[in-house]
Amino acid sequence: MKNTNENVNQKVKLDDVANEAGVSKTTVSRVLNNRGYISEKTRKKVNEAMELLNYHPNEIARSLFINKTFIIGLIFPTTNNPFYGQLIFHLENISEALGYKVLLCNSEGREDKEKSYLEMLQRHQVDGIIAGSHNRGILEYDNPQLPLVGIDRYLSENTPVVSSDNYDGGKKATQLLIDKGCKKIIHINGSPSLETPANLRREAYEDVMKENEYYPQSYVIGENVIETIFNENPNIDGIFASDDLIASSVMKEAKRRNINIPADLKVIGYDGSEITRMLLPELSTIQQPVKEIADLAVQLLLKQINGETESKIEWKLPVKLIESETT
Amino acid sequence: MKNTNENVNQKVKLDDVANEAGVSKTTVSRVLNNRGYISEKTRKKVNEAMELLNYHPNEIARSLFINKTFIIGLIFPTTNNPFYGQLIFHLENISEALGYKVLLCNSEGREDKEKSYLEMLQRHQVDGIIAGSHNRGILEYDNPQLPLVGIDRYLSENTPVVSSDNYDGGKKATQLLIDKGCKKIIHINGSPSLETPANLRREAYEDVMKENEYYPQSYVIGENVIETIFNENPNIDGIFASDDLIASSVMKEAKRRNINIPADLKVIGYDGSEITRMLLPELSTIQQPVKEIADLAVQLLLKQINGETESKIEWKLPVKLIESETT
DNA sequence: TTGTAGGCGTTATCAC
DNA sequence: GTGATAACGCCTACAA
Repeated sequence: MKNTNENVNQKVKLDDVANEAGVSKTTVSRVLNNRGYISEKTRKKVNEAMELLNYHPNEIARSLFINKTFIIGLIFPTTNNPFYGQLIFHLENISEALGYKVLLCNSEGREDKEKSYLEMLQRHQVDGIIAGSHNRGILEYDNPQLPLVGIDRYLSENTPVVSSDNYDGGKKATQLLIDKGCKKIIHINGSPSLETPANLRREAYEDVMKENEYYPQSYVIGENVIETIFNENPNIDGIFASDDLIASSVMKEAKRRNINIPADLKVIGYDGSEITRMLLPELSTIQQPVKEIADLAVQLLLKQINGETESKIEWKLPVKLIESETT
Repeated sequence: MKNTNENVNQKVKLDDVANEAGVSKTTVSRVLNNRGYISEKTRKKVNEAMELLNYHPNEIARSLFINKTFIIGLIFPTTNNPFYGQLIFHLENISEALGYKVLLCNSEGREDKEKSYLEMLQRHQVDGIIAGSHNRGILEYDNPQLPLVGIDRYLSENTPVVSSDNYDGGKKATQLLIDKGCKKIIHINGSPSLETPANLRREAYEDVMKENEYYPQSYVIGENVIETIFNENPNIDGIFASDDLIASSVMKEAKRRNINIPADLKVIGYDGSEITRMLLPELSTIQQPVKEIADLAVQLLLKQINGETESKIEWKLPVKLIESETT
């Protein structure tokens, strides 16, 4: 049964183009991929047929044959966050410019979701994965030869990690508060049990505090933590929050308590993403080089995909102190 | 040549599992898809073999055969924006829950990028597309039978559009300013040449102004527009911005000019996304039901994908007025 | 209950 | 220059 014209809903394929142009599939494929010798006349005929039939090559069939999809998996907690939103934007952008598409996965920081996403991405034959939300160990578990790059997260012993220079950032932030005269400075961060480079922010804070003979005190973010901090430390005069969203919560609570910023309390955050700078320009912060991080991550992934070797594992990109009105 | 253990780099396939279990590919496929009759013994054997070899079915090959990818294309200006970041988060989330993956495309509002993304998505055989950034007409141009849903954008005569009730939102915002005693109210919005449902925000503003015998005056966002507004309208006392980011710029400029909000100038925005509420809680705004929009959009797309019909084209979801400190 | 054979749309090899 | 033909990894008649 020839169903060439009967079933309108059928997608047009190489064969249809070949029939229309009166040549073989091979020839059409040649025109499509610019391979081998083809006479101008047939090339033109084929192009016209493709135009006429509005032909779109089936990338799935192609992927199956060449064993490559040009798809990169992106696993991050959520796009609903100024930092990740910006990072993912750049990751997609750069990938697209290099001919790769991007499969988006919002893990919400949940291990089970991350695991099932990882499985899904492998089934879909992605060429590689960039992940920014993880507990050490899970991703490599299955398939050590899947190209992989972490952003601000250790994924395995020898998976490249790209991050901002967290130690330097933590140092700059703490030092600024001290320089501005703060004596009772508190640090708020995410869970330290997650082994991430971001822990270096806290380490730097502690080191700088000790160097200056102050007592370092860190709180882990969670329910009512900010209220607790204010209640337990009436004489607090400086807060270094490990991200800008936390810093903004601190500012809100301070306002509620009629604590004047920066007169009575100085606050500095971390990230400095575009949206935060736009909506909360008064917040001092340590700005991460988001675009550069994305650039490098994609580059390192493509190197792995292309089988090139790269022995450097940890990549730290310079941060920038932005002094605004809260310090 | 048996290459079971020789070539470690090769992906393991159905055949390998079959060999390992001592059955045929068919049987393995049956176990995989729970089809037909299979004895418990073989099922167990096969499962063990899959486990042993760490087998991941090749979804590309499967897609080619069943002519379906379970991938949805998402075309939006950027994830680097509180509203789109949140919307895309939900779109991905819901899709994932329904067994679909998501291919992310940041169009940056550029027609050329959108066009090439559309082409790419078709080549990749996506099952459907949800787009939120568009100039009328382009998407349907090529392939009218590709399932398609617009969010806040008309894509073609009979493509479903999901949006917040923009007219009601514009009305609520304008009415609030009037109720609060504003007499010289200005509206700032995106380009009205883009035929989008969001234009209804401006229309509502104009209608309400006229009803109250005030003179409506709209500015289109662009370079230095906000400064211009303040310069040209020294007696301005109310601004309705068509999104919260614009509203925040207005607030910044007002601060620079020592104009007191809300005493001398009242400001209301539009969107009310989570990040904005968090970073700029003092801004009054019209909140869109982002999750509900995403829910409905995915649902409408899946209906199309499954061949179900739905004659309703325009879907408007209720907005919520959030009164805060700027009004 | 299980196996064999053919095809999904493409590309590459080898003839002509 | 161009055309058969055999893969790529999987699924589903149909046969056994």
